[in-house]
Amino acid sequence: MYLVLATASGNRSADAGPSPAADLLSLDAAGNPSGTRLTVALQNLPDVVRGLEQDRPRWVWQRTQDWYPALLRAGVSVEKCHDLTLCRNILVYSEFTASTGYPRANMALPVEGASDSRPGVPNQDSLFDSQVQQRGPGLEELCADLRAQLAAVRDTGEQAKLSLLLAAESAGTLIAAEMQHTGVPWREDLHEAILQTHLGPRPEGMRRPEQLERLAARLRDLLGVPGLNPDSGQELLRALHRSGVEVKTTRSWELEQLKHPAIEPLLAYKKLSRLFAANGWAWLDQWVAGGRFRPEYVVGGVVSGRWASRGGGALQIPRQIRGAAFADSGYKLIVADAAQLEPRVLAALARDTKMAEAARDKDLYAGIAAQGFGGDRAKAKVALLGAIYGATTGESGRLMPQLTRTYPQAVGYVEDAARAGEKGRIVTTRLGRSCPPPSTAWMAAQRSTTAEEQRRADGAARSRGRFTRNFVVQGSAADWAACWMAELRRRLRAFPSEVPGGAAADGGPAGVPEMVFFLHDEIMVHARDEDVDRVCALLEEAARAATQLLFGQIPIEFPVNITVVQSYADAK
DNA sequence: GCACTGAGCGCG
DNA sequence: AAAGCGCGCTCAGTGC
Repeated sequence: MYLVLATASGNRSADAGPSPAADLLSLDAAGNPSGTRLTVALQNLPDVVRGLEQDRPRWVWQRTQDWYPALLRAGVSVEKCHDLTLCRNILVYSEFTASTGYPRANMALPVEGASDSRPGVPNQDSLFDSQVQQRGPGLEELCADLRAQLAAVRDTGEQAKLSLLLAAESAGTLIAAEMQHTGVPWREDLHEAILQTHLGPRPEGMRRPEQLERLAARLRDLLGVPGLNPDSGQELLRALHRSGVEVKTTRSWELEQLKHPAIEPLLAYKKLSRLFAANGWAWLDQWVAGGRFRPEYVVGGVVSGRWASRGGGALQIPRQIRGAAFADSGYKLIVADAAQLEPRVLAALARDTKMAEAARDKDLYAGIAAQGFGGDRAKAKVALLGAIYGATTGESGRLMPQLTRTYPQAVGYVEDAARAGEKGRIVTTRLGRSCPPPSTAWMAAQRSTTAEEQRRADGAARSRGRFTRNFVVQGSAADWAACWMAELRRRLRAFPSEVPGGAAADGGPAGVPEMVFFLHDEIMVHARDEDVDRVCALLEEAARAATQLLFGQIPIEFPVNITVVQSYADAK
């Protein structure tokens, strides 16, 4: 059963009435009304939702981000939902729905990307965002959209995959909101200790920290430029050239190749200034509060289906400061990552039995090395990643023929994706997420007449080929990860009932294992010491379930590496 | 003063 | 050794 939740029609104008409200309507599996319309004052909504949740409906709303954060703040969680905006974006582009009327009918509608629609900071003054109260579409509109989406899924030959994708992605939006609500346990004191060790004490005002200032002074001295600002690439490049250091850029890896007294302090400066600017005291002030780091995750923020994040650089937490992510007393951080997810996904997609054999082992690269690279694991890894990314030069490019001989199926799969992309065609992930079509400018350029234009168009075609080549693998890996998370969430929600006294005495969720972080192929759970073993088992169970959902019975393992730690720095 | 781009570097 | 994919963030530099 579906329960559609919309802004009440009475308060969608700019001059919203004094009592903002929401409309509710239940629909049957086909999307037809199966109950009476209900209007609820927003202040009562959490209680109403909690009550209706007993029937285990699938909540349907314009965007999970519109409603769910406030419900979570009010202590209410839901089991499942359908995020209309996210699902519409998938269905509009999916190759599976191309033969239905859905893309054409919905393409023209303003497709609100998950990334452009709302400010990053929720309105804390009221329970729900004022946007929801005043500008949300009405119930009829949402019901019509849901019916159209259900029909589009039904009209394809791939109903099972597509409905799984929509359910998993929608579950992802719930998880994202829940993880933002919970936050990563973050010890400010440990973070500050790391900063102190590397940079010195917190500087006053806008000044550089002690250690950065010392390195800057040394650089000015060594390069003979008294006023040098090492943060300026242009100044730095000029100064290096004057000192006889012939570099094209100031990239660290290029500088590392050279011998000059200034190189070592310069590399040190770059490393430290990065720490200071990106994850220093200002970051701590802005993003960590009450012992939790709460970034915003953007589900569907990447075309391939990966998550993006907004604020705090959640998906780029440098190893340097991971020591500050630290479990509460009596708890552990359970960090699980899917081992070599993308190569395994490729083997499964391509049904490459030879590669599947190599993937029998927990270390896939070692298996590949044994089969075709004389046991050289490093070579095997470079070759396989090169195939997935489309490397043409360097060692990786040179190893391609060797890889192709051993795994014609797998290499053929990504080659086909690349050729399709070069021709301007669409490619699709396992569950039916398709890549965006090329722009009209790209298409026009492919018909260029002059030699110079044609050369550029060929370059653009190869570039798109690398994109589509990678898309099928990265995107299918994202499909797998979405299912993994959704399966884990379902199991974790059942957790308290399995463990006597699992819920806190006050009835709140304290003590229950919580997902607190997700990074493409890695999940972090914060759990009490006594729950660790059970959670580890659930992580592996969920991974097996995800594999079954995507590929059915297949002789390829998707092993999960799990480490149980106090500190994130100790994972891996 | 504000918006934007490119360089550079963090993550997978 | 550091290219081949996908991102976000900060700073310098530029243009209005």
